[in-house]
Amino acid sequence: MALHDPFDRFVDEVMPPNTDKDLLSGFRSLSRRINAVKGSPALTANGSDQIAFVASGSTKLVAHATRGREQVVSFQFADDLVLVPARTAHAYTLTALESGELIQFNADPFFALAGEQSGLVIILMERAYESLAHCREKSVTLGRATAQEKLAGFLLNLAERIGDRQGRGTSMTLPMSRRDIADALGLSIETVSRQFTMLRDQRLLETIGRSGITLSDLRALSERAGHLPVNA
Amino acid sequence: MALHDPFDRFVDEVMPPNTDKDLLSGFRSLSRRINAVKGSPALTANGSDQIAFVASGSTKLVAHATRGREQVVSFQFADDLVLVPARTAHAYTLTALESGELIQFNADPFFALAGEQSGLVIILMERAYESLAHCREKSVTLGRATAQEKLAGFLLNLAERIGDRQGRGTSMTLPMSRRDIADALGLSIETVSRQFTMLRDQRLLETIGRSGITLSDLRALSERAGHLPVNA
DNA sequence: ACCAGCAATTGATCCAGATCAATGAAGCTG
DNA sequence: CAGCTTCATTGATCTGGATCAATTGCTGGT
Repeated sequence: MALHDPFDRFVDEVMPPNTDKDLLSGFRSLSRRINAVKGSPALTANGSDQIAFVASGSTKLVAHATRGREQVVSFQFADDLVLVPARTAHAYTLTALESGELIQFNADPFFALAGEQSGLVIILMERAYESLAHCREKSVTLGRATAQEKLAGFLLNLAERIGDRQGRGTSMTLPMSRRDIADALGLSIETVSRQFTMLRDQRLLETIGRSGITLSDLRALSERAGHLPVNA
Repeated sequence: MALHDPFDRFVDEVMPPNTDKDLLSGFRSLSRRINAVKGSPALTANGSDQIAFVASGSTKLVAHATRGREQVVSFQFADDLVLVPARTAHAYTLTALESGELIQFNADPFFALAGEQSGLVIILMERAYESLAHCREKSVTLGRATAQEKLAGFLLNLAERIGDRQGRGTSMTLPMSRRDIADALGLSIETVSRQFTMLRDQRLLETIGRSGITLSDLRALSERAGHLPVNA
């Protein structure tokens, strides 16, 4: 069940059940609550890395390089934890796709405090490795794939996170625009749109309005994505 | 200074200085030593995630999808720690670029044991976030850039890790082939080669034989990479 | 020091996806 | 619920990088 207070939700979702009260209040005082408004930047790391917990809504982590085009590095949904890196070769911004509430921490004091409870550090480490695994899969997709493979892979990935399984398909409501998808896959909007059309023509998915989508045959779509068969 | 025994090197490089003797011997008994031979696969995760520490030599983490082409996810050099994920949408293999020695662990018991020392978990978490940061930068490069930007970004990245600074340039010995670079950047060998030639013609780098390279002007190369200027 | 074999470069052609351009739907707003 | 704005789709053309095809040049082995 969803808790109303975003910080409580953070505690419930991230912290191990037996966490010390004092530690919790330490985290509470480190935290800052952010009301993220759809479409506008919610958080940019100036100087030091930031941690954000998505209590509700959804966000995109965007990297800015020179020139206009942006690269969407990853999407986050409710209960996701994301590290917004301070400026390196690129500058990163966290932007809300759907309005919601975030809990923000400065990374350094956050990790310092987390160090006091080994169970918590392990959880954070596991989350980090999960993000790393996601990012690697994304690299593979970006580097190797054709437009169709990219889109198919993207949709499958998304379906795992926010889809409702029904039979051998899945349906979901895309919270991001075609532009966001294009920026995430390193494609143009037009190519994304054309690939949607092609997959629709091949009966692999149906679209309802702009954001409703049903993946009709996950198995077949997985083949399109160039993924290895489930039992190799 | 380099320690001779690879496990000692692992301890020296990864473990916090005050680590308990018993814990160390626990890790020693979990560990397996691998003699990695140049060009051949040193490690594939069958069933469960694996951790590898590169005591000497260098490696590439490769993802295999359907069809011939491979995607190099990341390169590792001495003292790097890498998680080789068990099969997900893609299968991963760790392959030696230069012969050397690795220390391998099963990830689950490794993390379980690491949990006994909070200092160690923090170190592992930091390493994970570092890898994540690397991977994200790579995603940005793969997604957004032209061939020239990709190669320039790749070389700069590599220079930070294995280059010898000299004046405003850096020189290094590339341990990987043009094919490896191509597979890492999602380009063909020919395009990589052409970009080398172009950057050479523009006096941004010099090559010595197949693997020697000097980046003559890091600042200018950084512009080519489409990176944000150092002081924005 | 020479040669065999692979790696890298260079050139010619082709094509997937970008870009440019116009039209058609959704979703808001008053 | 009409009109406006933004987003998505579709079409036409262009181009960067892939692919095909020779050379050329390292480098390791004998």
